[in-house]
Amino acid sequence: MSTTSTVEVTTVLREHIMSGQIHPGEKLQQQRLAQALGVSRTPLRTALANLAQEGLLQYEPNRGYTVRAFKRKDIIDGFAARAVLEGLAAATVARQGMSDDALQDLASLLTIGDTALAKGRLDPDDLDDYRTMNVNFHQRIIEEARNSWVEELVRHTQLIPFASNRMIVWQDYSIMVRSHDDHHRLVDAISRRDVARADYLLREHINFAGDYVAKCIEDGRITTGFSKHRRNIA
Amino acid sequence: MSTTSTVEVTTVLREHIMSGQIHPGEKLQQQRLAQALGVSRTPLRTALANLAQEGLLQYEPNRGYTVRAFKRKDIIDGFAARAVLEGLAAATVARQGMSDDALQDLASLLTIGDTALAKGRLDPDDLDDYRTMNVNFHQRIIEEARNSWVEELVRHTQLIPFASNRMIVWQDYSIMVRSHDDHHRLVDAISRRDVARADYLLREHINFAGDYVAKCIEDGRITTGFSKHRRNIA
DNA sequence: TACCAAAGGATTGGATGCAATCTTGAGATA
DNA sequence: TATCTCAAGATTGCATCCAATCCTTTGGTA
Repeated sequence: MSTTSTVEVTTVLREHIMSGQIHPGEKLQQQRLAQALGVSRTPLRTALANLAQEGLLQYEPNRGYTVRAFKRKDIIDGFAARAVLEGLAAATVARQGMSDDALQDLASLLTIGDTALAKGRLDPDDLDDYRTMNVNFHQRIIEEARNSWVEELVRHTQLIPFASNRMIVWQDYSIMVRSHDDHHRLVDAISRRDVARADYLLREHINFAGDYVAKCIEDGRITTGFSKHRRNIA
Repeated sequence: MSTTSTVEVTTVLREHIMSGQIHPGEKLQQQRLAQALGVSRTPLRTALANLAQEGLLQYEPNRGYTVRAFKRKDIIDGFAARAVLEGLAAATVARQGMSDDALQDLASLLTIGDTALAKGRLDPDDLDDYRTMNVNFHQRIIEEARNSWVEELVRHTQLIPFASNRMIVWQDYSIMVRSHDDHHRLVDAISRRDVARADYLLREHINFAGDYVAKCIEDGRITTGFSKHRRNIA
């Protein structure tokens, strides 16, 4: 396993920012951070530059890097962009037709979701399974579309602390059931090569998720780093 | 005007890559490049990291940076992604309603286009005006949507050598007339708050541009750096 | 001939020192 | 008191040096 300390530092820092261990708005001092991470300033500076380019940090020449504080609107807007991009992916897959591999993968992901929801109520033990399934489901469709830009751009929209697929989790059983039903319908639509329905099913699916997250922010169940409470995910 | 040599080097290198002065696939040697640019390897390496993050360079640990060679499909896919994103922007503006400023700006951009096309034939002297107008027109609509992600993601899709709005130019008068007619219809649709038509007018507008560029690549009028001829824009 | 191994040079990655810029705070002035 | 000035400390940016990794080439072996 050959890697460089720059990429390790980049990964670690990204994780710290995404999880909120480093707070939005915080200034990152190179000397201090480098020492804390056990490297010199050189690889750290490269990592900072990378994360700034990813949009997680803000950079001002001669003044250094600060953690970007996403506003509520940034998060909503991210979902809107993701919705049309993933809609494009679904439409593309429907038009091209799915490979057998993809169909099989999606079918087994659907089953995992069905199983997690089978109890008729929300069991916290099943949440991790469901969330992982959800991430993989969306990822699998994007991969199958084989549009490198959609892949890249969607990954980019996921780089928002507390708003990525990996962090967000439904907190209401009935919403999860409906959401997973969307997954079933989506696979059906794609299988039938129904481009239009595949497109709008996935767009609606993600737009609704955006509305839900917006509501959570409103209620204070999620904070973006700027609201007064300064709490993380409830 | 305070800036750092890192950002200057980044800008210069980006320009060199976008314009094809540095060829796709080419390996970038740090020592040599730094000397050529008159800086040390430190700011150069930061610039290289930035450009790699932007997608213009490919990086392999311990092996350095090479200029990314976009394949034909990458370019087509870029237009597909841009189409849905700009469609979202147009739809958003139509839904929100345009500010007076925006309406005025767009109207005067339309006039510039009308003027450039008024001769009834294609005058090379007017091409620059038209191209600039076209870039500003699209940019203005995106700005007016005020969705930071769309802005950012579209900028990203434009970072393809020879395929950005700034480089591409129609070479057929009748196509330009039709394309500019799209602009007129788009402003009309947005003014009437017709979300659906604004959306699909801009999508079609860009998808067609993508088809056109694809055809140009096919004909060898544009090369992506991988085709045998290794020519630039004709 | 084809393949493998090791040594030497070449290239990239990281640490350190110094210069340039910014920030802070004490003192002066209105 | 509020504001401005400027100097000292702090922080970032850049150049250089050394270490780690890669690449090439030469020689050997099956």
